Amino acid sequence: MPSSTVENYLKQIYLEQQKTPERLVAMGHLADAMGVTPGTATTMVKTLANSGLIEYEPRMGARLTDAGEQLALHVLRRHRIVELFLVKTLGLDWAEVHEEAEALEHVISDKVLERIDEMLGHPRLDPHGDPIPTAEGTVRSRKLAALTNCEVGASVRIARMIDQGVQFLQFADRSSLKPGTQVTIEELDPIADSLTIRPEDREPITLGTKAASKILVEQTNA
Amino acid sequence: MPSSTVENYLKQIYLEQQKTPERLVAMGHLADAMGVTPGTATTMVKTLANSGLIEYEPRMGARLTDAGEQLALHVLRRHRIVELFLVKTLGLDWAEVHEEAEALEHVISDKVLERIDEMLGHPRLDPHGDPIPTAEGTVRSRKLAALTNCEVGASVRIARMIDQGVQFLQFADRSSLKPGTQVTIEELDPIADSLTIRPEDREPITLGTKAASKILVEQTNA
DNA sequence: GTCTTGACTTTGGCTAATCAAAATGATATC
DNA sequence: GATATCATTTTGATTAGCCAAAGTCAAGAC
Repeated sequence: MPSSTVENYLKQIYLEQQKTPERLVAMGHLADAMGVTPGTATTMVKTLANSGLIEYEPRMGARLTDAGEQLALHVLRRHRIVELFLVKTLGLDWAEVHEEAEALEHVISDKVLERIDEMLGHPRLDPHGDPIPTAEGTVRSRKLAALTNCEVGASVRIARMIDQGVQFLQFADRSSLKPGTQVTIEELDPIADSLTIRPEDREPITLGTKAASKILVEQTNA
Repeated sequence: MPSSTVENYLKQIYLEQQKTPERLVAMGHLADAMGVTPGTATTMVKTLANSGLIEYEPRMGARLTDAGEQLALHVLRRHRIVELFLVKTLGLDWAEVHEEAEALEHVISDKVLERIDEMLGHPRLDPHGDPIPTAEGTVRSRKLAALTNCEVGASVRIARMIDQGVQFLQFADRSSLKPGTQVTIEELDPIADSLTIRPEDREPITLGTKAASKILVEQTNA
């Protein structure tokens, strides 16, 4: 049974890898993400490599092996199901569930997890629109566009929040920008570095492109 | 924030203390209960004493301070609410929830706990009939009799299971001996060291006194 | 009163995870 | 090609918890 620490490293390597699949995960990034010093990350990564969970090329970076990816996906599955449970069943705010799930993901047994999964109706997405890996360790990924890549006049549906910080999510919530919400791209102003969108039946909202790039959407036929 | 280990030691000292309130908790018992060697228990107990959570008299034993008891009660509250949640909301078997709760009790946040508590309607008892301490750290204890102390012919209600081992609970479940069940004491045979009871509307069951002493009941006016 | 016994405590050592700071290596600069 | 820079790795220490085994003590047996 891997320790919580090992699970967290694997999860983090997986997430970094998703961001830049072409590159190995750098020790610096990993150390930052884990909130430890670079030396600590190097040491841990060597241990994980010895366990066959990652491949490590000194001074280059690390990459998950299949075994490591399976473990990472199981952690992620627990994390995301727990998040959804906290929002749907217990009614917590979507901005605060990440922290909670961070702790619970390491202690929830398979049995409890599958009960919750069942109770929630085998969901495919967590509250932020992130895909929930299956118990068998596969992810059904969708091809989504960033809000910044949409054309003016397009009607799209919010699908996934990349920035899951408390601040950002609270802002998004106040602006009704949740996965599922239908929005129209009203205006794109390259000079002002901003983008104006209008959620269904509500006032338009203007965002900087930095924030807008953190919101993924899917094309709709509406 | 106390570690899981510290929480477990405090909880265990509390439980030992409940069994024999007149005596200090012996290191041997504590070590057994915690599944560690005696030397480990001694060392840990000295640490806890330095933190002001217990009083420790070398070669005599240990006792919780008020601060330690508060902590122990909070752990116990989490444990028992989680157990009830697992049974009532997720439908797990009452024989298996102890293990699960053992892990969850250390990572459930106050916020999540209070949501669950609310969802369950602020219960006072867990599935085994153990009292759930309040958030303020008080326990409402009941005066209960062991099944072995009842008179023949008496009608009583099962109130609490002292033995919470998987085997015992599964047996009790098969025999419909759960808290709330009304039973009549049919026969008490000191020679055979046994006791026969009849749950409402069911066949009589004969138990050894050892097992019967692990079941607490309350007098009813029925 | 000495001795044995059994519980308890102490000692020395281990592992996982961490940090600080020194050493190393690759890259970009001139 | 020599050098400055910055990420990375190494080294030496620390902390929490644990074990094994040696040492200590109190109590009852003789």
